[in-house]
Amino acid sequence: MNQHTQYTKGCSSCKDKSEIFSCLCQFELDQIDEKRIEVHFKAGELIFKQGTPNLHFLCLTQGKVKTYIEGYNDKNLILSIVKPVEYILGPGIYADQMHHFSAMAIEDSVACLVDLGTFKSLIRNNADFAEDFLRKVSMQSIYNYELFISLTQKQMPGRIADVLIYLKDKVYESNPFHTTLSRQDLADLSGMSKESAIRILREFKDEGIIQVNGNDFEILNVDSLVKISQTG
Amino acid sequence: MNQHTQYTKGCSSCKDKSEIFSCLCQFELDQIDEKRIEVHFKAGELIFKQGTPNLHFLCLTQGKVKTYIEGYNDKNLILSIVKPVEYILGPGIYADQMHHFSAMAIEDSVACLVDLGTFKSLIRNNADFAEDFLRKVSMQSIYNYELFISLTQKQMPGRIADVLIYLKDKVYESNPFHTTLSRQDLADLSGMSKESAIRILREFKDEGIIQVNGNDFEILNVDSLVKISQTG
DNA sequence: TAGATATATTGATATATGTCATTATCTTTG
DNA sequence: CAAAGATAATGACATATATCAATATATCTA
Repeated sequence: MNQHTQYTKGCSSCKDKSEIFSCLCQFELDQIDEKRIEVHFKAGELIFKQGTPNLHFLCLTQGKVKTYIEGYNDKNLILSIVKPVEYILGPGIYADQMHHFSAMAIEDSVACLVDLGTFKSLIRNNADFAEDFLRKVSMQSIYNYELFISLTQKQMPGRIADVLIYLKDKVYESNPFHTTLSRQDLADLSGMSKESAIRILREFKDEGIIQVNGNDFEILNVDSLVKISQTG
Repeated sequence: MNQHTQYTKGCSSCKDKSEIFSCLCQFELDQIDEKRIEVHFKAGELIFKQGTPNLHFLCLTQGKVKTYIEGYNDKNLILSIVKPVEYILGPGIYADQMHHFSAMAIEDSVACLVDLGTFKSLIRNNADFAEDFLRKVSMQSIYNYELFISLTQKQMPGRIADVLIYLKDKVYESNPFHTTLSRQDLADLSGMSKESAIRILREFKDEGIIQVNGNDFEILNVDSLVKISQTG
């Protein structure tokens, strides 16, 4: 069986794991199931690229994905790290049908591609689903505002602190955590050069705030990190 | 008559000026009209403040308003300049019912405050309106991505160029344009200190790219400004 | 396993940008 | 109109951050 079109369970099983389908009835889930393609991505593989047509609504069921804006001079800005079960849905869907950021697997991942028409018709016909979606978009928007402040008003230690807290609380949800993100990725999350990111990590390490060993991180002094985040 | 509760025409007249009500029928417009309070703000007056409860959906019918995030150390980041007829609607509505940015009139302005319940029920019951709203939120989101890149990857000349182009094309829609924004506001739009903003403006002036006289701006060489915007 | 390639680390240096102090200009107000 | 207050402009200086170059370490591959 071709691994790129390998079908597993249905959307019902994802419903148990994720809240994003909670307000869909069995009929609606079947609708999605019907037009669904399951795709496997290896770590490092591009899932979709900024500037290309946005034809699917994408749902991540396994692995982790970074979404990032490709800016100038080959510099990227990572917007978020997505984990299962969460959808990856850009603003292009309701605007110009284009991708406005790129998505890349940072671990071996599995995603379901669903026809956009199905998604849009669900939004139109199920007010609960639409409201849930608006809630999700809103949360994302609030997070973006925090990101704005972090990136434009904090200096490097504050930004790295924010990234470490984000990884601990939102991405890996554990304290000693292992990441597959490179140092360049950490820099792209905090809007600085990789050399600067490395330097700040070393400072935190020297001050006993964190423990770093390759890609294994442990935050030893959370309070201190929160303080650094707040004082910029 | 108290100027703070002075009622004029109905929403129908706004419908003619703005696309945001285009998919509402007369009955729905009447629904809004019924729960609508028209408020006048003088230039410089705060319309709502970040951190306070978000209880209304606000529609600007006259004047201009800046929306801005209040960050650390009394530094603000201006998100957008809103002009009539456009609504000002934060993500708090579908999240925590809080304002996540502040809004201040930068010209004498008139805004309609509408009950949020009415707005939400329109979203639930009129799929076209919901889709239109999603379109609007999406456009905002796309603009935010551009803002991210401008603020985090461009240096000062590129950021000031972006602001000038934004004011010319999106806010005042004319080339010699007069603004009521202060130099501090221009700095808050481009994420830098007001001294730096002033310096860059002077450089542009010395290079013959713009003409500045107090708050009167004219972009003499648009191509040059676009180039500066793109090269960072 | 060795060589090759990518990634991480460190130091030296250049530069973009913020801060502070001072003066100039505009705006308000009694 | 003059005084006072706000806003704008400029220069000198400090510093955060990027860049470049060199080395170290890890990872892949033949």
